[in-house]
Amino acid sequence: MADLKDYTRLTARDREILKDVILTYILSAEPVSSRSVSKHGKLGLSAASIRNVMADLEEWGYLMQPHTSAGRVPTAAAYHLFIQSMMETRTLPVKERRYIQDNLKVGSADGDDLMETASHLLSELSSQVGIVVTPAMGETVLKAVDFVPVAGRKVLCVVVSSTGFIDNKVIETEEEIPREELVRISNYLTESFAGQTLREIRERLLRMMVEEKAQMDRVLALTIELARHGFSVGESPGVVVDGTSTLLHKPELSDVQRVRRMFEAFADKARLVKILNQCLQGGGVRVLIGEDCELTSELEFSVVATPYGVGDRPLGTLGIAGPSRMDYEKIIPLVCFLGETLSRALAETFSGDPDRDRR
Amino acid sequence: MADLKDYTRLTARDREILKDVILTYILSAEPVSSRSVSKHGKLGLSAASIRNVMADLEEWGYLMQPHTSAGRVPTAAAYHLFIQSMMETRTLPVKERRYIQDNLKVGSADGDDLMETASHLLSELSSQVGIVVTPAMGETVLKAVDFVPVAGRKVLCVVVSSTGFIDNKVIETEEEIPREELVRISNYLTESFAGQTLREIRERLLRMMVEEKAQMDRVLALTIELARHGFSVGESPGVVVDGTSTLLHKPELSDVQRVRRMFEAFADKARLVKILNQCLQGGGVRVLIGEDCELTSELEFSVVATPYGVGDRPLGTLGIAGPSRMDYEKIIPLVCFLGETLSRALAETFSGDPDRDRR
DNA sequence: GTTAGCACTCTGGCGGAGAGAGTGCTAACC
DNA sequence: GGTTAGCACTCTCTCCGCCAGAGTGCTAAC
Repeated sequence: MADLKDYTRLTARDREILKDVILTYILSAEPVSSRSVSKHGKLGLSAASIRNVMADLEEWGYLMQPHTSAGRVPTAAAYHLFIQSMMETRTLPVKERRYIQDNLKVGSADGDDLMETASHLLSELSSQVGIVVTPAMGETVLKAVDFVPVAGRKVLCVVVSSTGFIDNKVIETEEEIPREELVRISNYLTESFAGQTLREIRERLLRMMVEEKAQMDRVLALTIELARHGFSVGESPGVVVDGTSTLLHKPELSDVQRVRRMFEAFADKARLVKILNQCLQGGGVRVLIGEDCELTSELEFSVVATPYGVGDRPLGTLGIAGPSRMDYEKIIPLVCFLGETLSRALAETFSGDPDRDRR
Repeated sequence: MADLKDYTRLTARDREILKDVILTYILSAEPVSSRSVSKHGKLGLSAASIRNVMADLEEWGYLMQPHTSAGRVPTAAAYHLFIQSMMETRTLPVKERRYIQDNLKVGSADGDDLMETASHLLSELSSQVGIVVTPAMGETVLKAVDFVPVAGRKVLCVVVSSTGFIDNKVIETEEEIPREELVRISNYLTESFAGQTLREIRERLLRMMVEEKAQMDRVLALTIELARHGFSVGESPGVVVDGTSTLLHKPELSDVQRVRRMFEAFADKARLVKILNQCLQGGGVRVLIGEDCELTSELEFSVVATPYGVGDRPLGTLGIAGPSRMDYEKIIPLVCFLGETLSRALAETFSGDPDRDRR
């Protein structure tokens, strides 16, 4: 394959034909012939002329043939070009916007519910695999903490973040602590630490322990013990994957071998996080296609992802993954809108949000 | 196919040969020939003699041929017979017992963690799909309840069951309730209702509301409002499925069509619950093979399941599912042991359990 | 610059041949 | 009478050649 031709040097006709090939291929999943472009395209050229152009486009790296005498298939470069400068960025239909907003209502949902709903919406509306990278709990901002005695020395610790994430954790204390004392400790910790991230809190506690070691009374020692355990939650972000079974309907995955590699890829959460988080910087929707990264090229896959967060504080990424042949014109606005909606939902969750309608 | 021959009328040799066919088939996934039985079996008969017996076994409904001139494959009836009276019920190797016990330790895990771990263990140790039907929250026994103010009129309600299940729920109250009052209400509800199932509590609250409607003061009204919302949790049981991707390695699922039907079946949680709960009554391990039920016969599948619970109170079922050709000798003890271990873990969770070692 | 025409190439389906596996039956053997 | 060797038969699977169909590339004419 020759070097990629600078796309600005493509003539209007070249672009028109390339676009047609891409759109047709996205629909049909089969190599596109010159004849079909000639028939169905708008520029009334014969198949032979189209062929000339298509041969050029192949030479320039935008198309390829599975074999001689087959039609042509877009390359990753073609998709990139398409997305960057040929696509009509339709906005998402009102119906789908509504649907998303109705489902991502804050209501009585906690953060994890929202994550799952978002992942499911992504998958459902794109017919691809939906992926949401959830925030590492340690990076979330504390809203409230609460300790509940459950049995003997066991205490349930509930940590609530301002974005609606709730973490439960059972800890076992040195001695049995009476209920009233736990209440006092809960109040104290909530009042002192609300508004800071769990990581910051952990660090502050550590410093406190060192500095005040000498003059710590029993209650303070207890408090610190509880807090240390309670706040030591998930360093690493989680991943919510939904709709892997949509893959089984795609014609490009008709042999079990590929399906298997695919499923294995989606099971490797750590790797998914890494890839999705490439999209964290910069904001806006990013698209990885084929050769852009190790995983996607191995599997001939694409990833469309965008960060979400509260204010200018990024919390995670969400997006979809699937065979490179996907309806970018629809999916990009979808991912974009979902990112915005989820961000808004998280911001509202426990902000008091007085203007929300009563149910 | 003739009627199933009463299995007690099979001669020792018939049984020996049938057993050999089953064991070989479980290993190889390929129709078993008379020759291989003759060679590898212990009773030193020629292939021709074996053939005679195998023809009988086919006539009686224990074997079948995919086509003439293929070897033979066990039927569901054969598996049943095998399980019922030919299998050596090995106990689970100590190593695996240990592994299960180590992973199902109560420690700081809550009920849902245990469910997930159990499902994963089932899948991992059997190389089949692991399934756990979790208790409907309404059927669990209350250990403690706690309300935490999070923002404005929003209150987080935490319900803890004695078996370690924790349910979080955000509710929006009519008016803002001060923290101290929430604490008092939490204490009151925990003291009055601990030890009863959530369903019972809901019913009692309803009665209280009707009876005392007239003379209810503000606090009691608040309490009841909170309790009603807080205790109105999941009527229906959930399902935790793990290891569906192991299916992709099975030779019987080499075409995507079947894989798809399979995945669709495992996605239909309601149906799974229904099937698994057929195993609820009676206790002990139950095995459904092929024609035993609609789903398994459609997919040529088997289900090995057992109930778990605390005391004589069943809480749910757990088990594995996979192609009928599976290593029952190993899987049945596995499911059995996991049921026992999970039951024990749930019983210990918040019982105070003073004899457990410190971590 | 465009296009009709044609030779060329590659795929996919179909059918026949042949090997291989396994059976069922029969006749001989112990 | 049970057991087994031998053999014919059947069915699958694979390989191969053939052919139609689809699509291309090239050339020559418009």
